[in-house]
Amino acid sequence: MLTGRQLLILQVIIDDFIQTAQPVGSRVISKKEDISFSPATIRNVMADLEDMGYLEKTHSSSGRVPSEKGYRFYVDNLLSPQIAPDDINVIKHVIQDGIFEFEQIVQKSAEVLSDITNYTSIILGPEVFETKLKQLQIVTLTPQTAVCILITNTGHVEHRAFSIPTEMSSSELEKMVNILNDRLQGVPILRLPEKLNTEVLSLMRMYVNDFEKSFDYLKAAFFNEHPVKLYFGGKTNMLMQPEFKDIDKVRSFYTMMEREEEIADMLKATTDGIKVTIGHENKVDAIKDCSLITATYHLGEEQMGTIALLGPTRMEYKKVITLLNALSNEMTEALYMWYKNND
Amino acid sequence: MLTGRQLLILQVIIDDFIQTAQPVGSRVISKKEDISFSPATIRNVMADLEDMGYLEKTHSSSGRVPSEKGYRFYVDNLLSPQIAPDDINVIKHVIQDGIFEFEQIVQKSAEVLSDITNYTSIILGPEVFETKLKQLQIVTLTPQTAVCILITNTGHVEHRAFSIPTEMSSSELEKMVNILNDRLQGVPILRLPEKLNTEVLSLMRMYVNDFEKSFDYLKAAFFNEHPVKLYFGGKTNMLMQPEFKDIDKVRSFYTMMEREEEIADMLKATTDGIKVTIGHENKVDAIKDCSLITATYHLGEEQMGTIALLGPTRMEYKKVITLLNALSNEMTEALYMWYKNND
DNA sequence: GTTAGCACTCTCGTTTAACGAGTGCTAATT
DNA sequence: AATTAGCACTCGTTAAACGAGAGTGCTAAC
Repeated sequence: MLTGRQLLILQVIIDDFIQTAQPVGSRVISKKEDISFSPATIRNVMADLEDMGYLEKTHSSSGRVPSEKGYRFYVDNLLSPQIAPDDINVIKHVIQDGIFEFEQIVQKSAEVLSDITNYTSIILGPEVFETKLKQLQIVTLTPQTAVCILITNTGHVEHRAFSIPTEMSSSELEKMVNILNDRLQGVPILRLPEKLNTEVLSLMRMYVNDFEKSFDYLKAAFFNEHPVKLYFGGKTNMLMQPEFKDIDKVRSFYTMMEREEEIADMLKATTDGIKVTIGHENKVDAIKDCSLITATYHLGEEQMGTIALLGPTRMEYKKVITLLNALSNEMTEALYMWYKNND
Repeated sequence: MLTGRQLLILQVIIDDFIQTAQPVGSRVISKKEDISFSPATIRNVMADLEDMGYLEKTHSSSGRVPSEKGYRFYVDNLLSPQIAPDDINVIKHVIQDGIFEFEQIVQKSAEVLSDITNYTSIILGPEVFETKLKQLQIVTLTPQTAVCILITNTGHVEHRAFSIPTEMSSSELEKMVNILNDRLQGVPILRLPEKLNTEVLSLMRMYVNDFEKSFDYLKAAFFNEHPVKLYFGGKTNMLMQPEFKDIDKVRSFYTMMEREEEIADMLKATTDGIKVTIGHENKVDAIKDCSLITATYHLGEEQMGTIALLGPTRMEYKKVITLLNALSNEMTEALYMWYKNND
């Protein structure tokens, strides 16, 4: 257990380091407003904190730097949740300002988030799977090719072109679309393949001649790959951080940022609420000296997606957590508004 | 005018430097297979080439490095166009391998191009304006909101959600869509706004009650912003180039890469055929030590888009030019196939 | 318990020296 | 007359040496 003085000094050190990125020495601390001890006293305290593992030295006679354990303690115990500042109004404004598509909201949110914080933001888009099919349309481009369009109740549109088997007439095609719409409207996207195989398959076999080949095309076109959508903001912000001054780190960081599946998996694994993952707590090597802060957004009880901020371990945790909290709420609300309208 | 020997040595120097990224000295050259002069002779020639501005020294007693003028001469006169290697088969394969959407072809091309070359590729998507409207659909999500979907003859799909004026009934909406489709099918996207204002406006006023407000919505939804699409490949490849070892260059480079309009303008300005822009020939500051190689792809006589490769001035011009040539042809052909089918 | 004082440690920037790669010039060679 | 060998010279790179500065840990005094 830490004494009050230890807590105070730990907090001051971390706050200072977060701002300056420089090891902080006893002299600097003694000059702070709310500190009334001499440098020597502070040195003693710092030595204790180091023994306990909350602080580190970069070399034997340098100032102290927070260890990961220190950061962990800091976010767990030393963060007085503060009422968020103007930034939250900015967020509100962006989210509600005459945007009609959820995708746009998400993209804008990612941008705003990175602009405000100067870190890199990643948002895991709302799971398409959870949304329901509103309508399915096939538009023929030529006798051989057509584009299939799938509209969800959220206003999301997916499309894929495919080629029509030569044996199939256009009336046949139309019949097929009708059956599909009749049977599949309102079905969650996630269930589509299953539903397609059970109910619809037999029906089609009955009414549509030679449907099988085009059916395959359709299935291949839509259900093979359903990549989760990631929205990024401020990808270059990391370059501005002093901890990324050497090129090798930059390389490995950006190489990682291109492995979207990996990132998506990481974000999917997040549980409810705000979660802070510091340094080596991260499983991914390339961000072992970064912190990842995630929050989720919801529809009702159900978790729909994840918002994340990625920065150096020396992050402005207080600001960022408040902000993420706010954004999470705003997005949840925006999502709710959507679904209220679009059942 | 350069003598044969000067030509030979200039070529060898540039070739070597392109490979090693190190200033090349007289000794190294004398060791090359097709060189039969002593280092001293070569030094004399190099001094001449330097006087003429084709070579530079990084400092007074270093080996020589090609100047921009040197590179310019190299690409203009020293590049024996060579038959392309296996890479071209890779390209062919990627482009023709069961892809049905032109966008996909473009995206894949960008990726392949950067993978093969280890540079950054940028492709300016086919101008949406040139394509024609195939069909227009409006799907209502709720009584208040709908999503408008626009399908072009190329299989390209655009969509935008908008809100329905409360006064408008669904039958009214349907009537509107019918009129729009009736009048606008086959019209080039570029002409839509104009056509909308002339022919369709009066017609709508006649048949649809209270159409004006939703008309505004529609127009706003579709025709405000029509950003040109850029496709990137290998954005991180630049980090691997030794000339990008200092972080400031990296910063300014990636900051530039985010200004998509600027890049688009740059690529739009390209004329027909392959064009090489070396170093300071580039207007954009952040790539004053890069070379940009562009090629165009076509539909019939008409230029549709631009393929570009961005790398350090020390680029493998020969390989890259051959490759870009091939890709340009492949894309033109693919585009032609598209349009042949999708008039 | 706190603090002043001091010796000690380590980094950082500067200086110095040695080394090596490469040049330019001159004189000898072909 | 062209080519080349030889040599002095230049400059970047690396390593070692050094002083200054920041900060610590410890001891002794308050």
